Amino acid sequence: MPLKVYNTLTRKKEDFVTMHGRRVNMFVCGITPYDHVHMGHAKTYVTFDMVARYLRHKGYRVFYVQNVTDVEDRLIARMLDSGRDWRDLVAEFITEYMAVMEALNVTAVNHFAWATDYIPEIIEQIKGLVKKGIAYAVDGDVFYDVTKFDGWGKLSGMIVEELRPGARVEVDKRKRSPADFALWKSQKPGEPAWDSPWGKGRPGWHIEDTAITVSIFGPQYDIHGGATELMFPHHEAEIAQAEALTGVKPFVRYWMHGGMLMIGGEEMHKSLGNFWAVPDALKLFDGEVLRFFFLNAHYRSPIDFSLEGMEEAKRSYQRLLDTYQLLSQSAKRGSDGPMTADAVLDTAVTAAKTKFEEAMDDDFNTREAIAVIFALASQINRSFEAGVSKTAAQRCLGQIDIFGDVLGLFQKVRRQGLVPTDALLDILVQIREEARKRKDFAVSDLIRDKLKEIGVTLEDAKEGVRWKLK
RNA sequence: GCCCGGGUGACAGAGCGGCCAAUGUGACGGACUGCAGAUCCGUUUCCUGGGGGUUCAACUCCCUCCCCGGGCACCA
Repeated sequence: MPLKVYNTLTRKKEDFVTMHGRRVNMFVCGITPYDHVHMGHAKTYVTFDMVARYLRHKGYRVFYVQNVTDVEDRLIARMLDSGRDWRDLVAEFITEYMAVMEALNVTAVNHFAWATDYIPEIIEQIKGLVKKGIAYAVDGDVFYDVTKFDGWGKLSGMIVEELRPGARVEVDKRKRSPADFALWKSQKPGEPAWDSPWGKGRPGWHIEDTAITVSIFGPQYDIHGGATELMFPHHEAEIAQAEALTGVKPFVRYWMHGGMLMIGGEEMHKSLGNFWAVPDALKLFDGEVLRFFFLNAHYRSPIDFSLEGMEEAKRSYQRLLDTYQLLSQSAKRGSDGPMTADAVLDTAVTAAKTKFEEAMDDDFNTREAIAVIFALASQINRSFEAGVSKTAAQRCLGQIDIFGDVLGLFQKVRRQGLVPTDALLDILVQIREEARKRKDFAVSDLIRDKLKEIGVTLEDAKEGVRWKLK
């Protein structure tokens, strides 16, 4: 069954057909590290991490590139009002970003491309656009003339004449049309800058992405991801830059956009006072719970974030974790012989595998995929009441682990294996002491002997019991 | 104003031209149980924004209206 991907460009679910066989080039707009990582970032990057994981599961070799916008207006603004060097800000927030991504099991990115590492490529692209008469320079700035590109608006459906110039941002008077956007911005006092044919300055926001992807992937690639609010103007500008420059259309074959993260039914904004930084959320909830929360809705739907919603996600996910533990413990030390419910469980596992893939093939329907896992979990619990053998448990666990790897869930329980050794040994020592007090030496010796078998020696010293690991 | 997206049970949230409208949470009852927890079974009156149309059949397709969210040129 073919994978179907919803393509914003065509507003349809399309069969996923790559450019180069099993190779997939994928790019996702990364962050501008000028402030804390917020929940919207988390949702977006969990989404595309899942996309890359599933593609790899399907056998594709995914080259996933994400940019880091390490020079940009908001970053400069932050630098100017904090008095800190922009590079320090970048270092601080990118470190936080990486830590947060790790907590969310976001691991699929192969390469982070930093905007400032691509200044020569950016300048080359701008020069190319100027040479073609598509871009024009005005005292040190370079603008893209939107009227020169007839595909403008094809991604977002925007109609140039209908737009309201300056609805949110003041229009630069030097632009030929309010629709034009900056490719290069001249340096203002105190700002970071690089040499260019137009004088010292820095790149506009949109150009780094095309400089990076054209350099790494060439004039066309498979998937571009991002959140919906980037669709216009950012992604529209990318198309305009790349297609005008290279002539290859479409620049990106599949445009994927994730729904917004809302808070109380509104977009999250510092100014609305509903801003949630991920590190703060991680103090209240495990990263995997957060990840589960995001994947528990379709990636294109907006999600309303709330503490109640998170509490529910936590309880819900816990149900799966409980079943996971039941299963993994039985897989280690369950009964050997065939058991009553083995066949039923095997059938359920096979059915779940099929349904899971059908759900994921349908434009990465993680909500449906998770429902499949819940159904399997119920079956697992029912089967265990009837009796399941060790090997059937192992087969089932194997499948659950595959689901977990695709969705980036169950990673912690899986790694966990055993409870913390020290604490466990302390408890055994305590129980043995209780037994010795009762002069129940059969039990106390049993504990000591069994521990010795697994390499733990107990010594009754004057000051108390000592344990040693061999 | 224009361009997108959406309105489904107490709540969250899928799906599909007909087959029980998933799944989870919550609530209630029962089973199991030394306690606790988990689990299982059942219930939570047939819930698809309004109106029209197409069709043997619409929550699903079309039109229209209402409501909500996003974008409109420097937001993941």
